[in-house]
Amino acid sequence: MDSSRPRKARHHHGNLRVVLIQAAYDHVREHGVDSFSLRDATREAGVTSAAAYRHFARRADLLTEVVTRGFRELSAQMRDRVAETAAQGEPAGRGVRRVLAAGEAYVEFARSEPHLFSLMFGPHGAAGREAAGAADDLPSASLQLREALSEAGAVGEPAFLHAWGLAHGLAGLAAAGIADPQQVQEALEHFSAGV
Amino acid sequence: MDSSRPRKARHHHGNLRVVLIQAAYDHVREHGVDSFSLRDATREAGVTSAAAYRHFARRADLLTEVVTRGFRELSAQMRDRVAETAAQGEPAGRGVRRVLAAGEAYVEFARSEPHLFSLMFGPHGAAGREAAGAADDLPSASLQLREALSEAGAVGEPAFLHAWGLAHGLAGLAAAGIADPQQVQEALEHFSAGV
DNA sequence: CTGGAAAGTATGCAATGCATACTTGCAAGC
DNA sequence: GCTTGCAAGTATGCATTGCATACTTTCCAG
Repeated sequence: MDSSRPRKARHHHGNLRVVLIQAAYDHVREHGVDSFSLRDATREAGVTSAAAYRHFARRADLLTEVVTRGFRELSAQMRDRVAETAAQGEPAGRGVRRVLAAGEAYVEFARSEPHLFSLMFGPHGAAGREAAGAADDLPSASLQLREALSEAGAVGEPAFLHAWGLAHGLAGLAAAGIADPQQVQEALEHFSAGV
Repeated sequence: MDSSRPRKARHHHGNLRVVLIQAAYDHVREHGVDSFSLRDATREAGVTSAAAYRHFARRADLLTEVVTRGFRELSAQMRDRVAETAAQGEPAGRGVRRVLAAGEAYVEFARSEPHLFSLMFGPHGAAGREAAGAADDLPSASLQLREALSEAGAVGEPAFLHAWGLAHGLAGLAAAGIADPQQVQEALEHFSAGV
């Protein structure tokens, strides 16, 4: 009887690495980095805290993975949002609308995931950004903006950084609760009117 | 002899509150918040760790004070920088130059104090921003921008938030090491050319 | 079948934030 | 000039955390 032993705690979890990343990602999204603890995460996964160190040398390395995932998510959301508006509208203003769409997606990501956003661009995020850069996730995010801008006819680094800086800044102010969505939207439109 | 007893550890420090704030401020500037510990700070001040709790209910409350100080410093630097360029140049472009000056000061602050900057606008900083707002420090910082903009002829919330968002975003990108000073400067000029 | 590496466990250490109970000394009132 | 009350310290302890080291179990390759 009981040929399969589902209740018997297996010594080999077999999936711990991805489970821990998922747990960290979820916790950061909901409560921020600071309160995330390896011990809690491993406890919830049903293993000892030391088991985590078979997969990550330090706590920070696990968080690096979270940051990378965050960038993947951000670029995906920008891509989707830009794609939505790519086919709409008259050809004339199409580029501007794409710029606006990319900026809106960027800001909206920051507002809906303030903890994740501040981890991604905070001091902790440095290693994660490098990893995301190597994996084409961060470039992919900024590429959405760059392509939209060039379609709108605005080319060159200054114009690009102007747009990125604005999106990033409004995102930060929105995530911090300093600016409200309405104001941010108006500021974005004020910008894209000049593109 | 030895009527004054400078070597005898006085039970009443008498100055602990400001000493702790200073220590926290310095540590954050140099090494960031995460590695700041109350125990270290009190040890360095020559008192027991529990003594800190006579002045701050929680560690976070001490950090709130640091954030407030940060905003005071930021607004002072912006004010100075704007004042420098206020009298120069021809009347025609004076307003634009002030906008540029305010933006530059903002970005430069973030670059020279990345840890402090990210504390000020990070999740930790929320309480500190409220305190700074109540003490007129945060409003004073944003006021520099607002006045410069109105002198340049750009009025209205969208224009203001456009400028603030851009300054804030470039500051964040610069502090994170994503954009370099040269690029940031060009982006700022690209913006002020359109004001 | 078997041996060795991969993935876990057990245990311990130093540091931290914070709580509680006791002590010291400055300053205000008589 | 006492004394006495209260603010500002001390002493001590607890739970939690990240991380280290040494041992054990399971899987899988030969």
